[in-house]
Amino acid sequence: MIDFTDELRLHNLKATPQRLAMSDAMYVNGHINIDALYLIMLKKFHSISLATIYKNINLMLENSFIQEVKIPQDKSVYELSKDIHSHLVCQKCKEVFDINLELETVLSEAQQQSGFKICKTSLVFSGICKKCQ
Amino acid sequence: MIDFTDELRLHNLKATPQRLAMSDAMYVNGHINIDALYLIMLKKFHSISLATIYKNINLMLENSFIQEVKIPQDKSVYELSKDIHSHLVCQKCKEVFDINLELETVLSEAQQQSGFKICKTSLVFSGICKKCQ
DNA sequence: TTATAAAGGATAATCTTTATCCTTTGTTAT
DNA sequence: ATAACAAAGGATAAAGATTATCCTTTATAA
Ligand SMILES: [Mn+2]
Ligand SMILES: [Mn+2]
Ligand SMILES: [Zn+2]
Ligand SMILES: [Zn+2]
Repeated sequence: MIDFTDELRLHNLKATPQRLAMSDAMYVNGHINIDALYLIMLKKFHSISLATIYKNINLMLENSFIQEVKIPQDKSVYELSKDIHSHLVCQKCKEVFDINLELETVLSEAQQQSGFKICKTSLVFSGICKKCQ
Repeated sequence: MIDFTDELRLHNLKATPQRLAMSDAMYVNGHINIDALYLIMLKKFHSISLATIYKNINLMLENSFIQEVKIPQDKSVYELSKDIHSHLVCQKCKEVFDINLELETVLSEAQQQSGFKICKTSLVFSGICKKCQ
């Protein structure tokens, strides 16, 4: 059970017990959606308000402590900020995996073709994971 | 003003005036969200119900007549189904652009690393478009 | 034409997310 | 350690988004 007190403060977020537990849940689960997170939090905080979950998710996003990943035909999941990476989502078990891919070639090709100044890449593959096939 | 009657029927969708207008709106605008689509539809159908928009969007998605594109930190947009492609979204003017990119190298690398059977790729770049910079 | 399943409109119901208000608490400075 | 205070939590209302229901209308095929 890692202590996220300093990490939260680095992102200008008070280190409340609720936020520490949310951080831990994301650390343990990797990628988690609002409903699953709420269920986990209820085990530790019998009377936590769903509003607290939403308020903290939004503040953590604004302060870049966490990132949102939009999943095709499913709910968004959230994860602790880390080095830039891409995602794989299994259509069967719904699990989301990280993957590091070399995208510089594709990115510069996209900038060249379009004239865009690109500052963010969101790449999500959908399929069937190793266990599920 | 293209006639989408046959195209709708090919996807097992009755060609109603409302659906033809929705198809046309997506054809003309390229990528459009629910609210913008509703506003456009209201001009042609003074008393169209928002429920009709939702019901048709969902049926069109189920029958693969249209596709949903999830936009980071923004609402989803919808577009007529066409050849597989990637997207660029301008963070300033919010416009969404199509782009064709060679992703086979990245895709096979992802499959190899992860052991996934990948059947869908969703790639969205965010940045500033040519006009806005 | 006619028959009929499906679609549209109106509206209620059901999520989902945010706002409000008051109490509690984490943090900083004594 | 204590006090001060802005910020956070909980309860709940409000607002927003999406879906369900019910009845009328219509697109399609016989
Ligand atoms: Mn991730
Ligand atoms: Mn497109
Ligand atoms: Zn799986
Ligand atoms: Zn722009």
